[in-house]
Amino acid sequence: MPWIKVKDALNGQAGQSVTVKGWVRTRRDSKAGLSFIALHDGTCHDAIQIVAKNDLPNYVDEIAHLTTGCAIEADGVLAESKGKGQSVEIQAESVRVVGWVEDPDTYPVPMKRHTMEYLREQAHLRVRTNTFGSVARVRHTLAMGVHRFFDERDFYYVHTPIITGSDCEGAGEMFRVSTLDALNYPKADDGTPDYSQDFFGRETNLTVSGQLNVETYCQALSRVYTFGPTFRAENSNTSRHLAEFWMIEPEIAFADLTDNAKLAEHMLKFVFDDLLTRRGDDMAFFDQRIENGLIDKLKGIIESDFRTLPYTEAIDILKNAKKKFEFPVEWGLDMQSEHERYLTEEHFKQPLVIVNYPKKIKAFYMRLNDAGTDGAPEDTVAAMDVLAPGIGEIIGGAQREERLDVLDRRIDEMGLDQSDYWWYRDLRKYGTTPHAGFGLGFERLIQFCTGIGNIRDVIPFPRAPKQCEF
RNA sequence: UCCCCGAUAGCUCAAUUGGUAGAGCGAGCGGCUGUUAACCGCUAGGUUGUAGGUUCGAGUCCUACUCGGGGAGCCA
Repeated sequence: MPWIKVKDALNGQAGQSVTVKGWVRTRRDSKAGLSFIALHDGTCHDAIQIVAKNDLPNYVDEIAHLTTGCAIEADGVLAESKGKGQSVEIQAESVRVVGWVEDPDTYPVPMKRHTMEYLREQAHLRVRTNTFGSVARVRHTLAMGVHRFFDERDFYYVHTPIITGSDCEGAGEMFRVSTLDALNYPKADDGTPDYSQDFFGRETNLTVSGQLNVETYCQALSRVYTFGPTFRAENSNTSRHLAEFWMIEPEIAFADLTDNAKLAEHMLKFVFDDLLTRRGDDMAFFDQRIENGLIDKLKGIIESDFRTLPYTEAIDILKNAKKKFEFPVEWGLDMQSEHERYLTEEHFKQPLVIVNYPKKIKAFYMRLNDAGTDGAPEDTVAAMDVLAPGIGEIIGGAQREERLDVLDRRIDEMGLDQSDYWWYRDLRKYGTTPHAGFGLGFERLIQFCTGIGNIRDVIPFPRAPKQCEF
């Protein structure tokens, strides 16, 4: 009999002979002489019901003892269900037990309600649950949607390095990469480690961003993006931060901040729509069990235009808000979480693109705006943040400074060393173009699309401070 | 890293002014039923996060630590 996936069995024709393979979700017995086995294999949200009668040779010894988590293969005939709750089921002709659950009493994920915190400690088994199976499928679909979106628009996928020379990436605590003996390392004259004797002959770290590298490819291939792991050694302990996360960073040449914001908007709308189309079963589950109104939220974003709001204007709105804020609102200060939440969750109730931030709170590579842009009292740069209700900053990006003299001035102002950026500066010497890009936190995107509150529950094996099990 | 809260059965929680540990779910066995959040009965299951301290006596009070949650900072 042909082995078919559960998703195909659920859509199959009655009378078809099939084999299915997967894991038992539940077993229910009827003393009328049969058992009902709900079987899932990860190919869709729902399980298929297998009806096993007690005249099967291994019914008493094996089938009647199946528990949640057992791996089985079943042959049988697809039939319209005689019971309610499912349209088709499999009338079993044979059920083979492939793998037992050794001790059902201590099986960590039996068929009962569990907290997300508990399941996080069982990360190797949690994907067997409804919720985490759905998260895994949605994560996959969003990743494929991102690739499809860029591929269809002539973007090239660039694999920027994971290991990087240390001084060229700016902000963010980094994880050191070294083969030196931590207990007995060669020392320089001042007692610090002598990295010239290390593997790469210099100090190296895990990347905190692929942006600087991908800009080089942008200046030859026009439209490029990275999609890879990113590492931050910050001691962040929140529901929105990981030490290892995945980031999508497109970079476009001959483009300005407006083009950049449009790209972000089109990309988000594309992947939302793609997700709703391809994973309706899982999204219905999240809508029902995790965040009521989730699907309408995503549809609303797909159908509406993103709101672009200059930083200067945002500050005015916050200053005039009736709401009392814990932190001060002042032009030139970075917006706090409470301010961003007010704007996106209360005032506008939709995703926002905030643009043109004060120069002094943003990175050196962001393009300096003309004086007085948006009526700002001081210099601004062409930066943008996309804020999503419930998540906060989901995208951060900018038009890049393509003028070498201005870039050098910014490097000096920030106390950085031009020589550390020699190849980045070369891009401005040889055929420079206006260009822009952004970084999208992939896990934050998944959080937004599933309603899952903690970022550690949307990545298979979360890495966070004091957390590197599995 | 800072503020607040928490840790008791496999899981979720209860336990009076400090007085000798309980329930539901899950699991096993039995009963009943084309079942599907099943239902009824019985059974098993505990070094109360770790290390100290106070006390005749600590799940309960004190100190430190570890881990988890909510919020903040950093950001994606």
